[in-house]
Amino acid sequence: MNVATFHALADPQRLEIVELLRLKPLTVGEIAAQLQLRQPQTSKHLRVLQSAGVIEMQADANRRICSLRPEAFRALDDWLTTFRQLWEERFDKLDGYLQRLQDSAQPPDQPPETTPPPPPKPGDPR
Amino acid sequence: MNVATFHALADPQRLEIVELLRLKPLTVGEIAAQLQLRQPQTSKHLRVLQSAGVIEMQADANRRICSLRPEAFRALDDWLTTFRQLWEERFDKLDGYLQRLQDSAQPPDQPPETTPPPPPKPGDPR
DNA sequence: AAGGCATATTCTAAATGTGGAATACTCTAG
DNA sequence: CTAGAGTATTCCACATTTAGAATATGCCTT
Repeated sequence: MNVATFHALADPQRLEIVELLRLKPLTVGEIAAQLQLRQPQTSKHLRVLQSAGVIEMQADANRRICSLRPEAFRALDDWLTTFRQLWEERFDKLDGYLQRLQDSAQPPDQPPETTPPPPPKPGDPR
Repeated sequence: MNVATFHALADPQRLEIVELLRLKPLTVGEIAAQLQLRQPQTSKHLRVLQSAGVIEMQADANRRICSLRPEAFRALDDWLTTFRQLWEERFDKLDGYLQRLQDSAQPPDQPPETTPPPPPKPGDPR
């Protein structure tokens, strides 16, 4: 996962910009107006978001239309997936269970069993 | 979505810590050793992660066992969900979610300036 | 070409974040 | 109580970031 993505989103105003663009693409001026930001500041924030690959800007005459880049959010989602077992362990196992069930049309010999043995004590010398 | 979460993850070493803890909870010293960090620096990074709610620390004698907080990642996932339409075709259950989100995302504390997205009106008196 | 609009860049000062080193705190063992 | 391990805090120097103001650049219309 790219740190730049998190850094780009780690600013209140940039986060607002992103959430605003979720609705639809906007020009720099529209973003500045909606969020009550000054134009130069808005441009700077957009540059950071663009460098991080969070948004892209398409030229239209003398304006720039800003829109979100799906890739950035997909990457975030993929990264999050590697943590998903933190809160979906049961579903994860169940999912695998159902997957194999569908695949072979035969229940595996090991039912979905929650196996959460507490962290083993790191030994106790002496 | 909380900016603090993004800020906490917007540092290379903190991101490494988080990805390390994905495997299993570790003590401060173990984290420092694995990532070749100095202990004070590690403590500082952990404090940021804890303040952001990304990790939690459980006291065990004079050591602290650090582990990821599922809530933080679930919140991230929920937030990401509001962008999921960017790259997914189907909006099954997502549809209602987005609807309510848009509905409550704009509190009526704005004067008659709430002109969201309609096309630019050609006629503009004054 | 001139004027006007939309956007980008530069400069500066203030604020914030980071690593290093030294040190303080806390718990356990004896 | 003393020693030591594990962790937290403080102070300082340095780099990065940010807002603001002024200004520059690019594009369209007349």
